[in-house]
Amino acid sequence: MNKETQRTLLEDVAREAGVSTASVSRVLNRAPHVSERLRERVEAAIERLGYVPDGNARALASRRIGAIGALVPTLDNPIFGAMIDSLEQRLKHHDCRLLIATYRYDLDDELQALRTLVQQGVDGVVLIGHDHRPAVGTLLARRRLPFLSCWHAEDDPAWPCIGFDNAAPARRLAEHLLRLGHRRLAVVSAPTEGNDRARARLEGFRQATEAAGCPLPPERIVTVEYGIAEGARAFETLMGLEAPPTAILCGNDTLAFGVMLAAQRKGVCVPDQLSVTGFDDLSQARFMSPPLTTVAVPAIEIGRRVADALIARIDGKIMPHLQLLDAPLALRESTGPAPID
Amino acid sequence: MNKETQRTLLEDVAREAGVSTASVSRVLNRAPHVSERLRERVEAAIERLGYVPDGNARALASRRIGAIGALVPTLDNPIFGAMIDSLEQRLKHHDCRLLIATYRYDLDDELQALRTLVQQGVDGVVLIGHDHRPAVGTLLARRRLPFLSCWHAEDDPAWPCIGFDNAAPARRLAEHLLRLGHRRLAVVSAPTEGNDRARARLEGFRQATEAAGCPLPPERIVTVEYGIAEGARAFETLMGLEAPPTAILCGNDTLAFGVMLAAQRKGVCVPDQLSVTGFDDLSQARFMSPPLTTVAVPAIEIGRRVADALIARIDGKIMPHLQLLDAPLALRESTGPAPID
DNA sequence: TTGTATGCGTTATCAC
DNA sequence: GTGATAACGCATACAA
Repeated sequence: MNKETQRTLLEDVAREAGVSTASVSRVLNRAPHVSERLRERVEAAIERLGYVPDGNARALASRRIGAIGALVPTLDNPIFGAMIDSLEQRLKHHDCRLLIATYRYDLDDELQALRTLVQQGVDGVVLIGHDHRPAVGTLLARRRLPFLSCWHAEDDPAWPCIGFDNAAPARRLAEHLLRLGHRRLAVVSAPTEGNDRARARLEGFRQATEAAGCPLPPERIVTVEYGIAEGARAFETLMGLEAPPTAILCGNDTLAFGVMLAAQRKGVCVPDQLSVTGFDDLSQARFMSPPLTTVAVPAIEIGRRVADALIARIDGKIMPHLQLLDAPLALRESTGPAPID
Repeated sequence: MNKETQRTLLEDVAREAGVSTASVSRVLNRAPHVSERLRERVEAAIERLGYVPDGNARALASRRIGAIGALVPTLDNPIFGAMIDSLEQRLKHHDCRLLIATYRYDLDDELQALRTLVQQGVDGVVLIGHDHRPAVGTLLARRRLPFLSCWHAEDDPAWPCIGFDNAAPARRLAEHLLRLGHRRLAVVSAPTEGNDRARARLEGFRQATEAAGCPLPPERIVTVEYGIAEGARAFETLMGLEAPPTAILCGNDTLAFGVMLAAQRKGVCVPDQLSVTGFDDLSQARFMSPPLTTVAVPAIEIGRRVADALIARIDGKIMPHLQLLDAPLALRESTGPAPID
């Protein structure tokens, strides 16, 4: 991969405008104390030559890149897309760009991606969740790189966070079903390894069911990868049990969509014969038929707050190490009274 | 935004290992002609010091960054997420990273984002579609930057492309409905300004309906932003007409989901009372009830091919300026015979 | 307000 | 094979 282009340099602009390179640089950086006349001449020269400054040289010389990095598990799930969009928008207000890296829920890939971001010289880093390879913390600390994790609620001074409690809403979801008379609950969970959010949600489901005296047997907890088709498969598995559940708690909305759609195909009526819940509150959720009971994850708000807080940290401001947001239940029609046997 | 960290430099590694900086650089770049002994000592020193090379300095000195940039309208639509995922995966095989920039279908933002990518020194650029500000082409040409557009089928030697025909499948979709006896068709389109794909699809719908002698009156073409809720609103608008359509052609799957879900809510049966089509074939499509008739956009394949072809271009290879992929219809149960009045 | 000179952390071109 | 050293393109003290 090579490049032969003879690009126009800052030096060329200076020559064209008949000024020094320093002056061009000042105009570029909107530095104070530049005369209107000089600025105009430089800008005209830039325009004429179609000059584009070299970000790498710039970063090298100024020791700042004007961008932060975000490490997200996947862009397949629109909930992260929404957060990223909001984060990026907000960063713009601070004249800061966003570099996105994905790691498909593989923590080794995450570490690798972080290394890449650090090499790029990002001014700060955003992480999802609390599960990471130890080297992640080491690297971040060694470089004294401002960072923020989100999407969880761990109260860890060494690990600043803007997130929400994943366990509590899960518990409340299960309690809601128990209150509706359900006793045979089941869970469709995303893989919990390296995913503290999925673990917390599962734990919430467990706590509520155990407290109610009807704990979840292993066969009623199925773990599947992310995806509608996977949710549908999980439905088959669960409904094939000797004692199929009357309610299925899903680790996220996409899995719940899969369960509901499979139910419809099999002629299992939701919620009359089967209650289903999700987690995320994607825009589809309220449009499903019936509308999906789920948890409203504040993705947009997280993006906004992370942007502000991380920029503040980069600027050396002291910030609280934990901002907890609300993740309220969205009770809709996919949950109803337990069927009478 | 400043950074005070005293990082370990290549020079420190050299000192620690007792070799020259050049040797360290060689080890880093897996250059040939380095003795095993030297390599081991250097690698040990790197490990000990936790050294991470500076990507910016590296890019500056080597005049290559090892990354390409992708300009996508939005990450909200999972179809682009899928393409990006596939692109990124494939680029890895070529030791190339991916920088993602979004522009929310605003061509001025796209140009701005391109400038940013160029500043970053990307080795190549991926664009979606054929609609761009003229300055995009100018900038790309001036920098002699390898690039590739995708998702369309314009046969333009100056604008290399890996995509598919948007109009033809749209036409075939409409013809399918006409064949089923529908005469009052309607279209829910994404905004066509700055979006050649949306225009082409609309044009395809138009051609087929006009050829069949039942052209689309203006009131039966509604344009809405992307989103489920927007699709649902479009349904309301169309079904509120004096002569409501018996079939609705949607510009993408998400709009179709909105239409179908709104129909279900209103008790309008799909396809008995209303046929609906999409465009994209998102994973949800086949799981809707009824499964959605749509067009299978080869997003994964585009990502893969774009990676290979762009890398080839960067390496100076001559490539065909157009690779046309197939976008077959996925005929499912959301379309059926026109109801008898 | 503007210009000069030095340094940012690597890679690459020479020598040895 | 390995080691000096000059680029790479820009920002920024410092000087004027």
